[in-house]
Amino acid sequence: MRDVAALAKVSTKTVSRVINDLPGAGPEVVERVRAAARTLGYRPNLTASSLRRSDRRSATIGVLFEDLSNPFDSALLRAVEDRARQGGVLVLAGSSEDDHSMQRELLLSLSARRVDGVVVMAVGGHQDALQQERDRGTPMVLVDRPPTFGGTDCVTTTNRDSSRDAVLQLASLGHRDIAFLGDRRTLWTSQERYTGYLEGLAQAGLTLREELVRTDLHGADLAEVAATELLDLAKPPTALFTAQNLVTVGAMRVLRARRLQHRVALIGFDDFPLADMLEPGITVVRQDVPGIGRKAAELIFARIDGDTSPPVHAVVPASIVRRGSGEITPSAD
Amino acid sequence: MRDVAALAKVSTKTVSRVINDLPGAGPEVVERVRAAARTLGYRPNLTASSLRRSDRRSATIGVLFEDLSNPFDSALLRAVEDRARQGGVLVLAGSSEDDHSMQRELLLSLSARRVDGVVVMAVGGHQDALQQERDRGTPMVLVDRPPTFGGTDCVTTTNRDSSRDAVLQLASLGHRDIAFLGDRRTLWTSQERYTGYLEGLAQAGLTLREELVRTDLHGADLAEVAATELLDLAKPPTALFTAQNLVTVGAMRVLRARRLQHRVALIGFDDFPLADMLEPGITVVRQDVPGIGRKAAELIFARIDGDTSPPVHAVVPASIVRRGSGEITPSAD
DNA sequence: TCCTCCTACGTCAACGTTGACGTAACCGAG
DNA sequence: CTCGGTTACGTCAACGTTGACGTAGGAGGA
Repeated sequence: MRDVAALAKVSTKTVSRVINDLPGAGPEVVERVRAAARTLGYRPNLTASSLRRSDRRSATIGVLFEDLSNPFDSALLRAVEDRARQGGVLVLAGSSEDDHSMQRELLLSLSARRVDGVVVMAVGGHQDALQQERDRGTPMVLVDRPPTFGGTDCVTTTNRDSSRDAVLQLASLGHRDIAFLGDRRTLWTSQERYTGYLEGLAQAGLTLREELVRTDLHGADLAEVAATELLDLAKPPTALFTAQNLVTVGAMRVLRARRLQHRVALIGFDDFPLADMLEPGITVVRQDVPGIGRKAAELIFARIDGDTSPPVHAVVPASIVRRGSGEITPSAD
Repeated sequence: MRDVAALAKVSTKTVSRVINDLPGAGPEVVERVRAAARTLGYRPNLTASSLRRSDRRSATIGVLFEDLSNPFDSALLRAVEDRARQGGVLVLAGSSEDDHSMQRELLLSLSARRVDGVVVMAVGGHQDALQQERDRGTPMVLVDRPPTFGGTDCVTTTNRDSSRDAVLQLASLGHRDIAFLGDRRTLWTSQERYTGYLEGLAQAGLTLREELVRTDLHGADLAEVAATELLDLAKPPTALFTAQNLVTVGAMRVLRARRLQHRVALIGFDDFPLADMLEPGITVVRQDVPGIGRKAAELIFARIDGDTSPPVHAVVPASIVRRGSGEITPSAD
């Protein structure tokens, strides 16, 4: 900047004025400064600028999800990024791997870089680190899972209601033995979906068979094992409700291996690519991922812009997409 | 920091020493400062620090891909992020949408934040903005597509050779009418894969039927149209080589709609989730995405650490994954 | 003519941090 | 007891930028 000022024969302050399109610079001077900046390849230093400016904005937000390579997470990231770009804001992204210390470290890293706000998919269990950061005044929005502390916005989907609807659909087809396969019980979404499952059973007048409930299935491999065990029961389930992405995939593999994919009904929570191309197509509860991302972005930017209205818990509705696997009736045998 | 110093009754310099674990602070003072920092909720300001420090590092790199919600891009991002985290480096991520002005703007944004380096999936066509940034001294690694200018590292896969091998495999099964369906011709990868297709035909002694070559299919919808037209030809192809992810999906849809999925052979470039669960399983050329990401990260961090050896073009081998659709022999009729 | 107001600049200090350097106290060796 | 060296601090300025304020010159009105 000093070099630009010297070359244009003005003060650095005037260069600043030109770069930021502030008034108080004559047209001739503006041109001289612009030319000098071009020839020197000058790039303003936003970090120095935000250090000095009164608003202290870094024009950067943090996004802290579980696994950026997961389709759900990356779709969410993309939605947030699109909204951010409209305001000239960039996104610092990190994967917490559902690990508390990782989440904590990443949060500190973001804090050290003075991000204007963070969008977090909270790790299950306690949220001490999140609350601490929130209490320091960092605008924060939780996605997918609500905060266990107050004063923070959050965006989730209709986990419980949609799970209940899925179970009710299966029950209405005549299924009486509906299994539940869920992810880690520490995750709020898992709990909600399980509660929805229970509500569905109750509303349909079905009794819970505890041996048909399998939880803590983190990843497709564990889900495969659980599905195998369920189908090996003396009285196996005639329908499966799989409460997460990868769990659905694991269950599908087992059904296909046993050629049961047309005999055992399956509804999964979370859509995934190509679910419609399988034989049969997989019926799923589809979350409105871009909708969730947009809402989260909208909330975080409102808070950054000083919105002090009471915290919001936005719920973005999910819907059942019928593709075949969830419309299978119980086998005669 | 001043507040911490005041509370601990030391100078800010001593606080700095304690925070950075530098020698020159007595154990008692260290404890006082740590306690003061804790009670005040002090967080170091990395931007101010990097402004003043001699090395000028922001401990942040930029990642500029085409679409972060694309599985290929997000897997790559994840691999880079994992490597970055090991060095305490965070990732600023952006989607260029294959648009020159977007890429340019994001690049300027990254530059303004003084990232230590950038990993870029270059937009097709000219690379003026990239070269300009590179010439300013920003360490840069291109992934998936090589630079059109010199002096820059890059990581790609065996686009040409693997495409040739795919075509040779189809030819060896007796296919003589093998169609090519490709993405935008401005993309280097498309060109390479097309060249591999031509090499494969030539090596197998097959003549090129130009009406079987369809390019500029950006997205599954365009691919569907093209596949439909190909199958409507008087002498339709008995095998398809689809040179990109979404193109493969589009072609698959058409084959299934016409119940030809067991009669027309299909090999796709790029793997995708659940390709093994379809009927038949889809034979693909699988890139080693984590390998590419790791290599790109390794290169960028080496450059950031001052490696001045000649630029490298790393080629990470892809391999054919046989799942059924690429092993179909030509129909009798 | 003189005073006021506005425009187009410049000067200075400060944002939070650290490199360079200074200094006082203490330690061990000769 | 002195002297060189080490340890444990402190002081000062600077990184690149901008808010606050100062000033010179010209335009315009009484």
